[in-house]
Amino acid sequence: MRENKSYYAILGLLSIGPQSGYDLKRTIEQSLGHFWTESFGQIYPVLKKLVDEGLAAVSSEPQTGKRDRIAYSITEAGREMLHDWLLKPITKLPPEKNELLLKLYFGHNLNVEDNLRHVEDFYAKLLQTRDIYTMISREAGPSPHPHRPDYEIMTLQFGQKVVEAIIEWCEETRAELLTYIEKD
Amino acid sequence: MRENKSYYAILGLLSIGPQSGYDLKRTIEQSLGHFWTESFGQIYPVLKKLVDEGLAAVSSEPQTGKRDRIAYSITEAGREMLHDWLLKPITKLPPEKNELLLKLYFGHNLNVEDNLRHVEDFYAKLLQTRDIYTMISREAGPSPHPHRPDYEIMTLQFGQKVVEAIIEWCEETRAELLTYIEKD
DNA sequence: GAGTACATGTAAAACGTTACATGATTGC
DNA sequence: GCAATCATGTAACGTTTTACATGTACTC
Repeated sequence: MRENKSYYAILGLLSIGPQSGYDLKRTIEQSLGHFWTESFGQIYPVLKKLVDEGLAAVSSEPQTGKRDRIAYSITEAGREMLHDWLLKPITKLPPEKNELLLKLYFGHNLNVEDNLRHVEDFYAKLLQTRDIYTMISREAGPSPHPHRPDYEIMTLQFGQKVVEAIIEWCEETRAELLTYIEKD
Repeated sequence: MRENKSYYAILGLLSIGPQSGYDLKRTIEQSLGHFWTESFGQIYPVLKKLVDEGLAAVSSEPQTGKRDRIAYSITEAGREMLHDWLLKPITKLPPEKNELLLKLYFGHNLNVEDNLRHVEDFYAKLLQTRDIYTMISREAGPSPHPHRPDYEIMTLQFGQKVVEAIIEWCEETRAELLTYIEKD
């Protein structure tokens, strides 16, 4: 069983429907974006290997007047490998490298105002992220399969929960830092 | 200005006090652990380069009967570089690759029970993490500098907020998945 | 016709983990 | 004496990003 999870991310998307490499990049940004990324430098080599190993198949539909539309689709063997991986327990918690916390931890090297600025910048980005989540959840209509769990919404709710928590942390930390800033 | 943040993580720790490479590894695990990691394969080469560039200095204090104690300490040039980086705005939000969400997103390929199991496994790990945080925050005495912000506590609180949020998400997601499991 | 977005791909560099090698010291 | 831990370091491997190269199609 392959270790590199890029294979499963791509197989998983192909399990929903055929796509080109270019499509995959955008799909990943739009639907897995808040918990996964892949670059072209990964996508294309992975697609090639998937085809070599019979886990995906490539088909080019002729278009009228346009360049052929290339689409990769998952094979039965691909579905099987995806299924096996999905069943396997999760190996490790995410590495969680957080640049803000790294800077803040060493905050004693700066004055309070500069640390506060970092927190506020971060806060502003989080508010944007929250808005994006809100828009996505509004756009998402009712579940296409009402009798099945809506897994996509669940991953979105994860992002929303975490963002709300960090927003709260920013607000509390900001208030705490403000008490250390000299009033004139 | 160097891009690789390992340099700043190590410089930052050296700004608190001199340490050996081995010490650094443990310090990182213990104090930056919930938002940062470094392996020996990074620490030792970075230390070497820091010394080459005059950003850190190495000193070996002779020990009675023991092997010399090697300690790296930050230089003035090192402090300056650390300071410059600390002032710089944070470039990007963490990449956040989350294996659980990746699996869950493709949950339609599994039955509900198997997805539930993943959530429950994750939940169990989170409860452990929460306990660890609780212990750390109990062990941490009052701030050594009551007139300065306690940045260490702030990073810990970040971790606690996030863990609480994800615990809640697990509980809600679990409940939701249970409604889709056939009762016999 | 010029510029932008579409589309595919490769190469190099950077980043990061793991495994290994080596040897000293401590505790049983 | 043996095992565990301390301590340092390197090499190999795998992952990931970035930059580049190439060409097509659409839109102003």
